[in-house]
Amino acid sequence: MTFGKYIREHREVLKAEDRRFSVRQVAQRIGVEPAYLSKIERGDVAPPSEAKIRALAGELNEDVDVLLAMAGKVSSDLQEIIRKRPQLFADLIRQLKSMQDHAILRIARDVRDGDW
Amino acid sequence: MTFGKYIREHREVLKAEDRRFSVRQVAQRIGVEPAYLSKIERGDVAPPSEAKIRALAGELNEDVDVLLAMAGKVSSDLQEIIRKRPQLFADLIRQLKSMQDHAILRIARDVRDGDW
DNA sequence: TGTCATGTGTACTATATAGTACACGCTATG
DNA sequence: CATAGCGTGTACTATATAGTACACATGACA
Repeated sequence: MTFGKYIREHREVLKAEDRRFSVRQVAQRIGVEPAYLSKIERGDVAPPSEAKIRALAGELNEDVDVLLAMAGKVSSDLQEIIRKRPQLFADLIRQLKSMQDHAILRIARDVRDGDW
Repeated sequence: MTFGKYIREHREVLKAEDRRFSVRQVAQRIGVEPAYLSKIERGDVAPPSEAKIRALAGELNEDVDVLLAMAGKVSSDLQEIIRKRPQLFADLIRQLKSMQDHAILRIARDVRDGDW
């Protein structure tokens, strides 16, 4: 699934219930030209900037990190966290590459619960 | 410490022992114009692309992730790992943001040793 | 003392990124 | 049945990124 198709599908679902989710109105709310959003949804141009993707995620009630990933990007706040301690995070992330989801989830949970 | 100054300092150390570490010769080995490397080291232009930074890291025997971080970048292989499972990694990394180094190191070690 | 390598200033350049502006034809509806 | 809103085609544009090309003055050294 491409970024554009995903956005179009999810916007269309909302539009069926509420006509404020037309290309034109969503475009206006996220601060771009309607023609540009149309082209994005059809894959005619590359996905927009992180800022516009964030606005779109808010508008369509989607997960920002997932949308950014589909756009081939990684959230700038995550990049900043990594850049502050590059060796530590680089090592850990490469270790986790081959781990299954549940193991990663468990680590996140243990960290959150203060089991460290 | 900026990217450029760091490179210059470390290259100068090597140059003191081995004149093959002049701006011109290093530039040639990493595949850029000498004037460009000179400008990079003096901060006259932005740091180079990830590919050139990797070549420079190899040449100067420096950690790629550290150099990329100083250049304001995150290794593309790490970005790809995150993009494949954005929610999982985004959550975990944000959890780890406030953790001390030793805790993150310990997680990496436990994962490596298969304690999961 | 000549020449060779060195570092750097100046001027360009190609490509990618991130959009805008406007006009057009369609269609739904009040 | 007019008109308001809709999606989209075409043509531009500004800024950033990632460098190249060449000339010049300097300093080492054989």
